[in-house]
Amino acid sequence: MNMKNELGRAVYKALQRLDIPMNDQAAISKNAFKIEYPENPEHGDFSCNVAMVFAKGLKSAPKVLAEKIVTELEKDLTSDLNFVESISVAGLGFINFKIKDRVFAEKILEIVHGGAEYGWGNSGAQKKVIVEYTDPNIFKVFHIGHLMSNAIGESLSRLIQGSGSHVTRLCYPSDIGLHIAKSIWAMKKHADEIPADDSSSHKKTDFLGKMYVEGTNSYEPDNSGKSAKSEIDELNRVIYEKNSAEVNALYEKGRKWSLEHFESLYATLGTKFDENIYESEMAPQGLQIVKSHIGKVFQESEGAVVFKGEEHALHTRVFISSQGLPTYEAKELGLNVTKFKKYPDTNESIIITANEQNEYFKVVLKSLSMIDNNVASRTKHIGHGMLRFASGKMSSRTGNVVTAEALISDIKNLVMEKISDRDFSATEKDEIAEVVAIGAIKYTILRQAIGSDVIFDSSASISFEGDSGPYLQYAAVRAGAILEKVKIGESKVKNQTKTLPENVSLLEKLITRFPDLVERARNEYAPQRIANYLITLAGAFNSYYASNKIIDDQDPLSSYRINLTQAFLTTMTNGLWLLGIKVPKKM
RNA sequence: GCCCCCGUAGUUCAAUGGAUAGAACAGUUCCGUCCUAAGGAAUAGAUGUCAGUUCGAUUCUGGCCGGGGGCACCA
Repeated sequence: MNMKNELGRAVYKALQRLDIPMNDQAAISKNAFKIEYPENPEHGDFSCNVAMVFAKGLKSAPKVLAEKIVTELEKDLTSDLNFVESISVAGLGFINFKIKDRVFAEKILEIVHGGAEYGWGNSGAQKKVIVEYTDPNIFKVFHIGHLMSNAIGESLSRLIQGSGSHVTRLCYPSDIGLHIAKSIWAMKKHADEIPADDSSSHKKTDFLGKMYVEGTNSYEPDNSGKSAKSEIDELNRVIYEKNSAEVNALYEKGRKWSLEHFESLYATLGTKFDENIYESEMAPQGLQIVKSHIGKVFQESEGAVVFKGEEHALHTRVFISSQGLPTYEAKELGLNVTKFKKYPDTNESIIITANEQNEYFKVVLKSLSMIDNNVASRTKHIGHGMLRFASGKMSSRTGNVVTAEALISDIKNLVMEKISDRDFSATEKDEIAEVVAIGAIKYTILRQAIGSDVIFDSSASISFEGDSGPYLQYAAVRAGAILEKVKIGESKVKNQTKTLPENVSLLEKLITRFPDLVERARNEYAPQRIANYLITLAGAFNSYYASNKIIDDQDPLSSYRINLTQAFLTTMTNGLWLLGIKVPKKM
């Protein structure tokens, strides 16, 4: 039973019985009135604004109308609304519902009985969704921007799975373009310094990173005005045409190193892509799509093929360069059409990138809508903010870049320090530190709305207290430790007859809201809703823990409290899973 | 110049057109015989500005001020 839906239905029926004219059909169908969770617990467990919405049309005072509706609703207290304790009118005309405490307590037992699947819905059942995210560039470092895209994309994927849909995770690595020519140009210059294939991953990616920076610097004129621009541009063509064995070998080497490095990072971060689609593979198709729509969608201009965005209140972008090469825009078209060819029954295709590409995507998707509206109308771009430090925007071009690896290792060291005096083995410490570090980083990214920048404080450290990932993990570990104790110790307490409490706390109420929240977070593409909820939930549990002894042979309520602890742990574990955060065994 | 996004406690972030705008950090206090103190309890502190729409605006509209991003062959 979903209490929120039941209440909505009851209010709707009451309106009908009262013969309240609902002539504004549009408003009704769009849920003109809402059943909400009031922020202030004194306002009950649910509230409804229906009287305020309809008062004006009926030329009645909201409070008077509210009283009428309440009188009508009270007739249901012994039938449909038998889970409701009382209904009252408050404030300007809100109708507040107080639910019987016993109902919450019983729900907790139901949740425990239901097992580990608590929270997953089926509103998205039968739907197939593609999520594309992370999109790193081979030969370039995997930086914290990619980490951000990964954290957000993974969490959205899980939210969509949590609503019952099938998700395909796609990654679109860039494996072609000027950035690679720059790197290979420098590699040729430093041929004798190239690490062996069996060197450490760190050594190889470090080398590639340096080559990219050197190539980029050499591309720009130095003090005397000289640059390697023409050499690198020529090399770019050679790479594209694949007609030099030497260059091909360097390309394949760097590509392999990069992709191996990415795979190991995905494993650490907890992402498993179903497929990589490479940018180079999209070039022929992109080119073909654009060429076949010249005159209709695109037009030639200054030797290039462009889309005139101004006609659609956007800006103009080049899709085929004057050299006849497809730009990123053309390849993007190829990619999105390819997605629907490979996964034909897709209902929704989501692309996660940094928000500096927001305008770019508007142009590309507009042109796509004129080519294949079936694809375009199901494709959605979501732009995320940048990860910023006090020093400003990071750049992989100048080498002033924070790699994902470096950030993870820095945070991991902080955790190591914190647990140095704990009685864990070295292996355990390492595992814990990694899980906690990833949790801290992901939480920092996911706690706020997706579009805006995430600011790391100047000391580049992450707090492990309060509003943080480790705070959530700690609450879960604590609950787990208690349940472990019950299992190890005598099961006397567990087997006692089930006595339910007279009054329930905020903890029970929050736990029962979880499925509703998952659905909402999914519909709004808003992982921060989950993050926010979990902080409140953890606080409620910690508070409960501080004022109640859970395992107590003498207390008949102990059995209930253990069940409550289990329900909390399931909810917290599943909530953290939605954020892509694991719960360590100890910490 | 044109287009897009954003201005909320000292700081970093929340808030479904709704009731007394929530947290956390930093500040000031308190809690250690008791299941993990990475914890709990208390306290103080905010909607850039001027209009408009609305029964009701942090939320919607417009102006101003301030910040960020984008705008032709990079990805």
